[in-house]
Amino acid sequence: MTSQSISTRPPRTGEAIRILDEAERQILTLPTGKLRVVDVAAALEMSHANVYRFFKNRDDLLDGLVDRWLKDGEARALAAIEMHNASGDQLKHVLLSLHVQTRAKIASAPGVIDIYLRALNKRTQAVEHHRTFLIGICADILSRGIRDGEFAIETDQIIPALALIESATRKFTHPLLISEGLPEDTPTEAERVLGVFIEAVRSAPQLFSAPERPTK
Amino acid sequence: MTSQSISTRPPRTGEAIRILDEAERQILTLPTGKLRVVDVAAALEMSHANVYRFFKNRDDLLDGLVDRWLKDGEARALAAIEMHNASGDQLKHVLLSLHVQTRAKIASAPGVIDIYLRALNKRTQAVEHHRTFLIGICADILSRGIRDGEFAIETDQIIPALALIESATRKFTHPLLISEGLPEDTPTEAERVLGVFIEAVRSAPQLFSAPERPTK
DNA sequence: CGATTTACATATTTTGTATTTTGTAATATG
DNA sequence: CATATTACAAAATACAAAATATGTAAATCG
Repeated sequence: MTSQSISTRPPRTGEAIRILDEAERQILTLPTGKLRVVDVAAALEMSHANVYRFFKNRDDLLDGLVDRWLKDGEARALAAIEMHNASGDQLKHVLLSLHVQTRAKIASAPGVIDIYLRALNKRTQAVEHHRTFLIGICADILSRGIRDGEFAIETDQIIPALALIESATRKFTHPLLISEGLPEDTPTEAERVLGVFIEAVRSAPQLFSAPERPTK
Repeated sequence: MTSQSISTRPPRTGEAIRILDEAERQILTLPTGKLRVVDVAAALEMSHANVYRFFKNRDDLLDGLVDRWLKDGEARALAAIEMHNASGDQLKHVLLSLHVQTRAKIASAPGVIDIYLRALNKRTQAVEHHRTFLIGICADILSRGIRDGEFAIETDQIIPALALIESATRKFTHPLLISEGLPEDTPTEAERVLGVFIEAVRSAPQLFSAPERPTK
């Protein structure tokens, strides 16, 4: 008997993946994010009702797409870390890689942004997970950078520093602003903005207010 | 000084101002930005055709509103400069003041954001002027800060530095992100982000790549 | 018996049409 | 003659009916 461990999220079966694949294929050709379950089912030569065995409803299917995109982005971002040694470079390239990827995804079809935005302002679990993942990774990098003496901030400044970086890079993470920024060279801009913050983390720790520090 | 206002439009007559006032009054009560020219005219007890003597069309009227909001913001931003002596503080508070004002305006009624966004992605002349004005003011402040020895950057780094600050503060200038940020304490965030950049301008000039610097 | 489809009630989208609004030009007012 | 209004075509919007899609439960298949 195969182990059918039901975790918080049941792993996608092969059939669910086929559905996601077809849904994604259709999104790429559609002029907007209005995917129809019937069309996906028809393309796979199954009844549309069958789709509902794998996805609770259409929103769930769309969320599944976003989830894949985010997960894929996370994997590539992690790969970007490997390519650098200094913690500052790692931090820079994790965030830069995510920007470049999301940008490419959004540029690939007009419907993509609709689906991203839907997930975003519905505060999807997938989106929350992604944010948590990212903050975790960046916190780890900062942590290591502090241990190695590359960064001058204190451990209790990690959270405030990340909050600042998150705010300052919103132009490069928010789908709508990414979309608006397609005509510009936003990857280069992003790299420069990140450069400033990483330099600050390296040598200007006083800029990141730590909560309630007693005078030493 | 470097910055000057290029007047594109003859100044509004008293009648045009009354129309703008009434339009603004209605926007504040409407659930959306769908202002009707007939309603504005009716409230002022004039025929709707009369409105067209002062505004080319409805869009022109809406652009007139945005223009007033932006101009008002500029005046207050300039006032914010007076309250500070150090160039760094001036730079910070010009931008911070604009964020706080726009935020308040957007928070005042749901229809406001529609009108802002319309002007934004129509690339209105008013919006262009506002951006030019802002960059001019900030460039002046940077210029003075350099002369006074408060800032360590070179004159040819003013433009790149402003570009970085513009990117990093997009969260606090884009109407849609301001709207999304209403539940957060974005003014405090904005102040922190600006703090990092101003500190960099003060003491880390190498972060702002000047165009084509010959190797020393 | 599990996997899939058909059947069906509800919800959403589309379509065609009536109504309203916009923008302009001719007309009136003072 | 400057200012405003009425009259009107074109564009936009609102609305009702028809068509289609969604989501679920009963029926069918292998």
